[in-house]
Amino acid sequence: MAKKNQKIQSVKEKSVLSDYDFLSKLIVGIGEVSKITGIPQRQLRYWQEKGLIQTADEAGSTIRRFDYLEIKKILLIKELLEEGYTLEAAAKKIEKRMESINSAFKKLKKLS
DNA sequence: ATTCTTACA
DNA sequence: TGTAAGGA
Repeated sequence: MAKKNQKIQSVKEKSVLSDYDFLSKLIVGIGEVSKITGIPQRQLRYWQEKGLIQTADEAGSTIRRFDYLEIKKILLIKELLEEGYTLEAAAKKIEKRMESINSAFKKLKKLS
């Protein structure tokens, strides 16, 4: 019985670790992002041109790739737009939010 | 199969 | 903004 619990515990730990792993390595194309966020590709490209969202620029490729943080940003911007915000206003608000979140996690990262 | 740019409705 | 054309 003790052995069984041990096994369950290790599975739990692994799933937590791979969860983090998954999110930090997740990088998807514009098609997927569009599909999961509901934002048309046309608009995602437009936002990116305006510099409101970033793309993982891999050397020598014109193809846009979005990581976990950008997808999160996109979702946040989408919500604000639905609440009546201007694209610019939404972007500014998100920018500040991301800044404070990132600085908070940098502090935590130093402790590990 | 996917994404990219350009351009016109 | 949506969509179609034409190339990578």
